[in-house]
Amino acid sequence: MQEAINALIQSTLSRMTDDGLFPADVTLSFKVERPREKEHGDFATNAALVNARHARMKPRDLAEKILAALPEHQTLVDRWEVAGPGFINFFITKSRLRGLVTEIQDAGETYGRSTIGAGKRVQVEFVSANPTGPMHVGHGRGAVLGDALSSILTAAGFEVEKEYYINDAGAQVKVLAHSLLIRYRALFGESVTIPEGCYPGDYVIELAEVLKARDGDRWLSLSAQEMADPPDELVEFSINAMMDIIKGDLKSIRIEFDHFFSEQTLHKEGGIDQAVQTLADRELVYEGVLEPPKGKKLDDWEPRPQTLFRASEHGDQVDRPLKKSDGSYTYFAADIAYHLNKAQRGFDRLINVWGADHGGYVKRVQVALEALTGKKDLLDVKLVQMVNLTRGGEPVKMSKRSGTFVTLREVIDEVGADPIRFWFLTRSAGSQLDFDLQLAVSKSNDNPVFYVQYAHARIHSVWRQLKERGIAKKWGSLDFLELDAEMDLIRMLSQYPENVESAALSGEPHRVPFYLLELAAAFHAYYNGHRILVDDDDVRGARLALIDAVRQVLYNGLTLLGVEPREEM
RNA sequence: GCGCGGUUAGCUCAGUUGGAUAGAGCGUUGGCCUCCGAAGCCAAAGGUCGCAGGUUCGAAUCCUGCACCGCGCACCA
Repeated sequence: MQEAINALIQSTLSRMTDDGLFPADVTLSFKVERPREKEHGDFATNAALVNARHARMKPRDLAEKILAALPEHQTLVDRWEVAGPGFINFFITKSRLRGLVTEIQDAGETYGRSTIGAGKRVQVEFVSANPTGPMHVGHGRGAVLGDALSSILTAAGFEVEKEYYINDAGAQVKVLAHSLLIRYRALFGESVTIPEGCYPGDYVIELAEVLKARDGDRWLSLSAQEMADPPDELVEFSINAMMDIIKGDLKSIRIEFDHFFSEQTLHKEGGIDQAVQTLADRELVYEGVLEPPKGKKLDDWEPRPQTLFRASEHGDQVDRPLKKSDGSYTYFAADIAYHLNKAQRGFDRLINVWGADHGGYVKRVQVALEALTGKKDLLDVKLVQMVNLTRGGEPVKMSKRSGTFVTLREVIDEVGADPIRFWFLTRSAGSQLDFDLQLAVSKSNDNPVFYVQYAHARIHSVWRQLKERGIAKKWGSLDFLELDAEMDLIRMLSQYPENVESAALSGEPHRVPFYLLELAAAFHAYYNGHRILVDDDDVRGARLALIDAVRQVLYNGLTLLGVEPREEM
């Protein structure tokens, strides 16, 4: 509908240009949008406002002229008018609106999908939590966001690959293996103390149990020295066992990845050497000493000669180290290599979902990637702000299981995946998020996921009612949809594809849950005000078709978000 | 000190990329079940869109400055 009106105005304007109303050399811009106020029609254009100066007329006068020049279009537009400072409002015919119900029913699960992505390849990297502990709630937000964004992009016609980057190279994974070995000894009855720097969480015991079950007492003879610097086999084991836990956490919140990428492979296969060499070839690498940051107190600062990347020449604040003073690569060097690797895999676009605490990292990676590939804006980073977890308003911080933050698993066990997913997605990534455990399980309007699921369940309840009464579930002629409330509901339905599309293009999944809340509200209002199962076969048949279309859109939207479209509450 | 994010109703948050009288939920007040699920609906009250300038037909939205809150700021990951 929107496209049709767009085309209508476009052709009218160009005809007016031919008639000499506008100078031939100016391009006439305008927008067709949905007015906020219902009284302003289904669509409105600002064509007269924007182009008034080209015609050297007052906006309203130009609007009248455009209106007069618009062709008859009675199947689509019922009436149009000039309003306000010079808007032209369009009112869609009832018959066109009714037709949408059938369109939705015919499209089924494909309603809301589009081809706007044109098959472009997008990689979304998210979670990428270190394999040294279970996922905590903060990871969960990024996880849900990345997952929903991927689904939305897919629905919009992009070809999406979801990837998890495993930081499995560095000292931290040795520490994990060390921690595991200590718990391992404890399993054999030894009394142990957990050394400073090791991971204290209870999950390490789970890992140790897996090792014991596999290898028995095989590792008991390791010396303290060997435990602190465990053999590769044990480090590998620790990482894999930890990743199994993380994958389990992800699964419990309905997330699966297409690909896991190991940082180790970059070290082993020379990817980092290559990336750094490429930068060096472009004369962006030098040996130097960084200045201490201003305004931040650093007691133990000492100048150190390092291999540096000239990030500051490309808009970063300072140059960034590629190698530590002992000559080994920094995490940053590996990350450059990783992103170069992504670029070489031929993606048209890269999206990273990162926690806000990594915000200071964005620029340097973008700068490095641009230096390596020559492509600007290849990498888009979505920063997800912090999650404040509360229970009944009181802050919840500690977890026995992880030793630090509350784990995602604990929260899922307590409230379930649906409330978490929906709640996390109903906030824009840029704002901090409060999540209350008590609220998440409440079955009321406080808890938006129930509100939407309830609307969906209510429709299924009508189906059940049909069965009970022995009435056939048959759609009737839509001509019997007459009420304003019914037209309003159809208008809501018509907006679903636009919302998916704009969520995809803007990278803002929260638009979809907000839309679903509005649709659910429109449905609840209709349902409360009007009976579906009336005696009149015609009216009943039409209304059944209407709510079936509503059901379909609720189903599609919830599924898109990874939230279960429940048929009963 | 610098960078990023935020500031909209008592609270939690949207605001269609610059449009018309700024919205929703909760909370408050008052209504609606002999009838398909009241886990719902209807109505009312509630606003200096952090502050001050600027850009233009038009600003919560864009620009500049300021204030406050969060995150980050040399070898960690």
